[in-house]
Amino acid sequence: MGRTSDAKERLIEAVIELIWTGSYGSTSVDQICERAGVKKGSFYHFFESKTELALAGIEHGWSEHRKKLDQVFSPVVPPLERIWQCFRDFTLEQEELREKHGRVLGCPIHTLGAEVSTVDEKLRQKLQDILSQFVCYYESAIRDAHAQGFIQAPDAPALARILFAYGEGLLAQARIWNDLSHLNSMEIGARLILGVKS
Amino acid sequence: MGRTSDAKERLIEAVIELIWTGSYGSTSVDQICERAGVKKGSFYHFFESKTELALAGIEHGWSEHRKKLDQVFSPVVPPLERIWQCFRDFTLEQEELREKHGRVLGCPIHTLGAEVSTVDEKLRQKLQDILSQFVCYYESAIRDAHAQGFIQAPDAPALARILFAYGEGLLAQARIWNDLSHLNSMEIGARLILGVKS
DNA sequence: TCTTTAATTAACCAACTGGTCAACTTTGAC
DNA sequence: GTCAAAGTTGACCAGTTGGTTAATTAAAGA
Repeated sequence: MGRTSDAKERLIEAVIELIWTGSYGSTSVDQICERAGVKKGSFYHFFESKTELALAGIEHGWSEHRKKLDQVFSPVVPPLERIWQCFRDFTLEQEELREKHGRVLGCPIHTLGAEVSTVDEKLRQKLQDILSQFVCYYESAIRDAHAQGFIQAPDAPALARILFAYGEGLLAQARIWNDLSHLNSMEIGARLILGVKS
Repeated sequence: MGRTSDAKERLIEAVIELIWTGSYGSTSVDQICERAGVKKGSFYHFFESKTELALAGIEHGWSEHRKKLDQVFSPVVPPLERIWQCFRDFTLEQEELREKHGRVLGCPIHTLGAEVSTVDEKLRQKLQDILSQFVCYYESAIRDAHAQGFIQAPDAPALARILFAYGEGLLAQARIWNDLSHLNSMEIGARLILGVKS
């Protein structure tokens, strides 16, 4: 009952894009509204604050991305293959984004996390939570690879964090250098970390 | 000739601290001035803009840090030992910062780079330049370690970038989680990347 | 001592910040 | 057709943003 609208969805899409292509601090409510084609009054009809919209945007983006990850990290796929495919997908996505925005953007969660973690505790908490979930994918793949004798990794959680740090580090490098070629060594480095022969 | 002052230095110190403990976007000129005990008019007497002050602050911080790095990466020191010592110093510095500010802060250059590289090209360029210089330290240590038979690393620049991505990734992780224990695996991961037995 | 040069200051600016509000319009359900 | 719930709108707010200016003050060098 009552009027319907997709303004909420438009705001969520707009905030993700603006933060990703810029930063949290450089993204204003007015900008978000303009991009979404929504008046500010409507913004505050749907969201309590800028932080709250960012939270919703992050959550939405992650729940979309999880679908892909669940496929890539399907237990049916050989464990190391899951990781290589994940990296290929990262690279592919970054190429598409670069095509679209004329710039290398990197990982939105990690970039945003580094920016706001000292500034907005609520956002920090959410981003840490999502990144922790992401590490789980690595972790189970590593555990499976160990169990199936592909690698020697008795401490899967620790190795997963190392792999995660490396991957996010490379994505940040690509963003800062604005150069996709930095992602070429993704698998090479991961093989070193996991102790797999190239 | 003319009046003298250390206001410029105070501004430079203030901007580094504020960006490090917060972010570029969350740091205002008024805030910087207050912290430095300098009126805004004086700010713009010494610096053309907020960007220009940030540039000066970054440059100053880096030239200070380089002194330590030059000692740690002295060719006299065994090559792998340079890297382990560098990591120990990172951890030590982060512990001190945490003591002082009640929070894990991570690497200011990398954090700032991720934030502003899509927003301020001049800053991005500078940060990329500094980070490139930093990679040189890893690179020469790796080259030496290879030459002296400690590791097998025919492509030193590539391996240096991988090691760098990992290190910065871990520091970012520590900042986002606000947890220094993430740095414990620094050397472990680096040994895997470099192919050195633990 | 006097001049030149550099630093300080407070008042000021327009644009923008995140956020509010009351009046108004549209809609689905009965 | 009515009516209440939900969405829209534009005007409005106080505070802050990065930045400017002209007058003032201090000091180093001659």
